[in-house]
Amino acid sequence: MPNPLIQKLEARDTLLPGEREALERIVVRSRTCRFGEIMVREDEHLNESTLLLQGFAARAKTLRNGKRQIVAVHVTGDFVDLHSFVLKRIDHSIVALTPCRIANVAHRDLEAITENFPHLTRLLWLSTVIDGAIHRAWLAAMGGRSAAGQLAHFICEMFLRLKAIGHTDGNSMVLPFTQPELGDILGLSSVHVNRVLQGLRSDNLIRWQDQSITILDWDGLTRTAEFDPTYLSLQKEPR
Amino acid sequence: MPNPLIQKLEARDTLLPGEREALERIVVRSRTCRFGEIMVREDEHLNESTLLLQGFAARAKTLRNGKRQIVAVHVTGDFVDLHSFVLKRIDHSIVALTPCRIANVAHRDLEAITENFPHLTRLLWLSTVIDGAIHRAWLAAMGGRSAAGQLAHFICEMFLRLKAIGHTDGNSMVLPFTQPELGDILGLSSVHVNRVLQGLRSDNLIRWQDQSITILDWDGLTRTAEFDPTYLSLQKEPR
DNA sequence: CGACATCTTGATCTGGATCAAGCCAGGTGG
DNA sequence: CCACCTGGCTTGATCCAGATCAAGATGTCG
Repeated sequence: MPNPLIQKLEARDTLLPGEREALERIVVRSRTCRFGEIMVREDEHLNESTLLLQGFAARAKTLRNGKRQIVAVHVTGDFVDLHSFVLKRIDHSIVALTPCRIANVAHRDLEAITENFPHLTRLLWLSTVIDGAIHRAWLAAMGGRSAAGQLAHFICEMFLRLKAIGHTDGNSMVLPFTQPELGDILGLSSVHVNRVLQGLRSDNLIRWQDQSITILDWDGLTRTAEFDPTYLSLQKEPR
Repeated sequence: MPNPLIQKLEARDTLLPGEREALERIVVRSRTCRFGEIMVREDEHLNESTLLLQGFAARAKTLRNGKRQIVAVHVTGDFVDLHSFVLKRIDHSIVALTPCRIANVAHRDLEAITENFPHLTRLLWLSTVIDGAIHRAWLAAMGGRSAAGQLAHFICEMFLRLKAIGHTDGNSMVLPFTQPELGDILGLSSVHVNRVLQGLRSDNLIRWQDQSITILDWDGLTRTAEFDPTYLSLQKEPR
């Protein structure tokens, strides 16, 4: 089966000879995990990183009052905790939002890449930096936008990210999130998520039934979201 | 004068022979910029990164309604837009919150570091990843905490970051931010920042006069902030 | 079949926004 | 030197987006 990470990096720059093989070499053991399973626990000292081969996962922080804040959502091909390679200790846990297939990559092997493949190193670095850009987009959404704008922004983002890995079907995509989960992502209550969602539906911007979302009016949606896709770096550049 | 970046990296891992010199070699031209000056403009295509030698700077996004959201605050020694090295195009502008002294580092020179100094490359990578950890802490603060908790969290963070570079004096630090600026950082109105600040003062957690903040009760402050400093990675580790 | 979780709707409450005004300090120009 | 202006700080009054509480409807699974 193709390595979705390669596809993701190739979308940002062309891989040099040997880099593809180097990536394939380090992805060895893979395993599945169940919905809700915590793949990586907060504050653990890590010596491997997790590559998401299939499914949806989230990085979550839990507050003392029991509230859970999801700080990142990951899709097929994402290196969920590549940052732990240099961080060693992670500031959040990683939880499966659907059943997932994952591979563990030893930090020792990543270190070898930094020793031997500088260009590939820059591309891996890039993917952690894109995660940062997404964090910033969420910060701007939470700090400055209405709940509707925030939700619309999240939908736009997920659509482009899923499209980039070929997981969209025309204007539709599968987003397997419950409304309470959306609340944890957006920092809203599930009740309010429900009402805001109904607003987007009655404005004929989206259809959302079961877990299938259809975007009926991309322009309208991006307008209410104030969405500018530049931060996702979906362009090839020499890096 | 000492290079504050070296001090910052040394706090996270020990530099190998030659790395310090390599860093000093790439920091050549430096210049000052005025308060409010925009050092780097959003969406520009960049071929150099900005090292903050002195002063405070912010990364800011502006929304259509004119609201400004500050998504990161930087202090002396921070590589304000190191991420532009792999990103090439930046999703926010960078503005001086005080008069600053900055140095521009050519991406060509950074590329040379990734070719010749893998360990140093990992440390530079690390600093962009720590920026990401700070973004996540802010996300959790905005999504899950009250305004008072959020402000307390920001104060705790700034105190430790300034302490790490020797810019604190006992329990005091200079934070040259106006209340409207704090509003832009926290996603609150300046009026509300004022009231929340008064709350922290009347709880005897901090004193804040002019731009000098004294922390009167660190335990109490971290408790209202739910502050856990792990995310700042202020520990030496082999990376 | 019961148990459980999600979605939905309504009623009420509240944290923080907005609007408005007064106060003070520093900076400018006459 | 004063008159003025500007921007930040502070306080009060009002408003509203979103939280919370509560309950019913629907659906799924063992």
